[in-house]
Amino acid sequence: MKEAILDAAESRARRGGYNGFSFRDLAKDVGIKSASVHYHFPTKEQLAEALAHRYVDRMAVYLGDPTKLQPRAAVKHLADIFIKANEADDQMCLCGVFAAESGNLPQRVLPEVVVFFDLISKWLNTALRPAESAPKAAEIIAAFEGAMLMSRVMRDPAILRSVVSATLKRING
Amino acid sequence: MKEAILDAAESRARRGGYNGFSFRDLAKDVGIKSASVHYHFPTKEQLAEALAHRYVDRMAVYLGDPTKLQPRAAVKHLADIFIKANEADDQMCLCGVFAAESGNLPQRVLPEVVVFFDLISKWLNTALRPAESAPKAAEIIAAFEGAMLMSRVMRDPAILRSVVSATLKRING
DNA sequence: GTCTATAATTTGATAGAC
DNA sequence: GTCTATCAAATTATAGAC
Repeated sequence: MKEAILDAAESRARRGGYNGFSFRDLAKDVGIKSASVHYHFPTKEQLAEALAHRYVDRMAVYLGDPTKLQPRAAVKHLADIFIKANEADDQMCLCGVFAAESGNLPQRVLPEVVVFFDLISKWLNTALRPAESAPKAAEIIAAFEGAMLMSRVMRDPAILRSVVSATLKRING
Repeated sequence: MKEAILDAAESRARRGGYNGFSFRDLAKDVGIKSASVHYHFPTKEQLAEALAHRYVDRMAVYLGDPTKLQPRAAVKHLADIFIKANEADDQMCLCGVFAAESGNLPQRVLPEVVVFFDLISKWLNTALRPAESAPKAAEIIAAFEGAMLMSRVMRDPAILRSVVSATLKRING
């Protein structure tokens, strides 16, 4: 049930942000009452913290060992998970949404978001084996985050795909 | 006073999103009561609509005639306004934030956000005089939006500057 | 235009029964 | 673990005086 609540929260947060869902929304989604949601997550801040933490963990598992991928394959691997969520469910990256709302996010959530971007940045920089000509990891991640934003609001999946494709062309190997 | 309310709303929205501020917040910011804010903007939806609309208008004026700028100068011109807001006040692009929250935005606001991205896209594509090798406008805008997101949350203005710099290097002329 | 006062609803959260 | 019941606070919004 704890996982089901997080699933519902993630789905809603990735569409409408942290302030875009309530305990009652989640309760309805999973078929219990809001008081029962509080049993699993006493406060909304704790829920969001757990949400971001799980997101980071899942991403770390998905990414895997960066030394086992060629640069282009690594960028493609990262892009694929974003494309999938974007096209299947109109979802942004959870931490991208939280970053957009960062000025109004509870204290304990923000550090998790920072950890997320640190994780991907280091993973990508390892995979890219930083060369003179290679784009920096942050540039690639920024392009993907912005592209998810735009693809969804413009209702045009081609934007994200186009950004991914253009990024891949810039990678050697 | 109407403008002062919009100023306060924009400042708050660009930091914490649409659901991140209340009429009482704005009232305190401008030194009146929340009931008086409702006199100027009957509903929050109308306020947000006016906010996005003003943002689009201001951007159109700022951008000016795209045929009078060389491609690189145009991209730099667009980037400058984002860099300024990002570094001076930790602000995202208003429409970038709204796009991130799009799943929870009132109906009449979303179209304004779409208009914003259409406006910049067309302006940029005109300025770039689309060549075989030129990046598409959407790719550049996406990179900037994502970079603002990351710069702020990572507390590192260098990210946005680095993305802008890398983007400029890809432009001919 | 701004105020006081207040309505109506939503929200995060708690107490206690089962 | 989940429920009913409820609370306190916040939020959007309105009515009517000045």
